[in-house]
Amino acid sequence: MAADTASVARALIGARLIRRLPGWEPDAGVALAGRIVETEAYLPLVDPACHGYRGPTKRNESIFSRPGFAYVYFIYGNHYCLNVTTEAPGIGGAVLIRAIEPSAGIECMRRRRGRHVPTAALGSGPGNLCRAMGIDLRCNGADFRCGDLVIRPSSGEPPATSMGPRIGLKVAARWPLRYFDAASSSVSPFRKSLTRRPPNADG
DNA sequence: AGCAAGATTAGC
DNA sequence: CTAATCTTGCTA
Repeated sequence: MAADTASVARALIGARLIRRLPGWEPDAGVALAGRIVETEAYLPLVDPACHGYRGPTKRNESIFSRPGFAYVYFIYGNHYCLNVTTEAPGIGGAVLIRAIEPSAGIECMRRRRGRHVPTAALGSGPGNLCRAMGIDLRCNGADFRCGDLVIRPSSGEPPATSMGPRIGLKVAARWPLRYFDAASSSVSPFRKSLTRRPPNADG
């Protein structure tokens, strides 16, 4: 997981995100999982859209920790967003997980998100996937290699990955640092437009 | 102490 | 396209 941030964002497509619901949650102990199908890179030092760009604060502290840990923040009064840290201690950089395709614990996710939400939509969007998996500030700083929030690198063939501009930013939005699996129905159609292949992508 | 902005989402 | 919703961080 220690590699440059854009590479990590790309490599995370197809990886498995596994969440073991902790004791205080409904359905405690149940394992939820999904395949990561959309990510965004937030680069160290040079990226004005990265939360680390203006230096450490109480809120963004964990983005400066070290590679492979969770940086979770609360936004717009309603939503949590989950990031994977990517850079050496003291350097702020991370990958935002924007969408997963649910693969286990689907009924638990539906209970959290809403009775009539289609499976493909359960983990579509950074706030939605956190809601579906019970991820909040208590996950901030968690180690992705062990514990209740784990990422398992994809085994087997890497999926076809596309790239495009980032979403929802006022600065540096056009940097092509969003990666996604265009074949996944958990990535909404408008996010699939304006895409190119990543420089080293195969089919 | 006040204020503006924000890596979003659901609903018209 | 717009409102909702509230925490954080900056400015005075």
